[in-house]
Amino acid sequence: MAKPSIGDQELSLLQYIAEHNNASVGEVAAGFGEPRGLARSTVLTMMERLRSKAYLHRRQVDGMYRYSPVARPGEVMRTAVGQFVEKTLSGSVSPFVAWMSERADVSESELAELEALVAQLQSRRKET
Amino acid sequence: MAKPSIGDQELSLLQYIAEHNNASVGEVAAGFGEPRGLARSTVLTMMERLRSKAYLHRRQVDGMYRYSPVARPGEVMRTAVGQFVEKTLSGSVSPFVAWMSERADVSESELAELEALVAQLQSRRKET
DNA sequence: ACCTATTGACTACAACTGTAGTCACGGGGT
DNA sequence: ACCCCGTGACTACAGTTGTAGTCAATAGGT
Repeated sequence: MAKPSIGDQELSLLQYIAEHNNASVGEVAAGFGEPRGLARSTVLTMMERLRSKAYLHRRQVDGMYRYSPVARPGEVMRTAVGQFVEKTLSGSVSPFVAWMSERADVSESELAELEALVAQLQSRRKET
Repeated sequence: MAKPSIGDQELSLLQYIAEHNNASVGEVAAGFGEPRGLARSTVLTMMERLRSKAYLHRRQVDGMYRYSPVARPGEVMRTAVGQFVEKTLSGSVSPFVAWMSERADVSESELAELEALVAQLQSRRKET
């Protein structure tokens, strides 16, 4: 079953839930919805949509539901990135690189990640 | 005037037109639409939508319209990437890096781009 | 026992996107 | 004079997404 598509806001929400595992609707509404001015029902709707798309799972605890991502954290993000690169960038990573290189603020840790990535790709290349 | 949003397919189309500058609807329908099984009217509709969103410009040549992107090539892509990172990844590039590192095929030129990017970021970091 | 806040389910709706049909017009060929 | 084809404009429509209101049930406080 190929994963159904996911909207931007939905993805943010999913990420939030991944970071706050086993959250209830109330908690998510408070922590995610309120700062963004979203009504509780909006958050609930989105969470249920994510559940119906099999991105979230819920179980009843103490008389109410607690939600958690079906996939490992990070998994969904990677899927989303892949989808984006394929569909939008037609498979090319160049626009991403171009954008990065113009970006003002790249944190130290991000740079470190990139360095590690390049190192990894270089070594992988040698093997093959 | 902040740019209106743009769909994935629209973006692909825009990119195609950027690559085939001053194309007519017929040409785009043949080169972009047909391989994807899109009707001519679909292509036309999308092009006109892009025009109404000010991503495309057209002028009449030889009794018919020829379209070209308003922004420099690559510009739109960068915007799209920025939008994606902001909205979907909540500003973090880590998911992108994670995805890259799992990706099977990274071409030599892509790797070179990444290397150049890292080098650039490193030198920029020193200045500041 | 009663009022109130929390939780869930359901319904609604507008914008945006992907997709296409249809119609009218003008030019060329025959 | 007529028909076909490319071109453009307009209309349509369903699915997705973002957003929210409302209602019923339940739990907790007083």
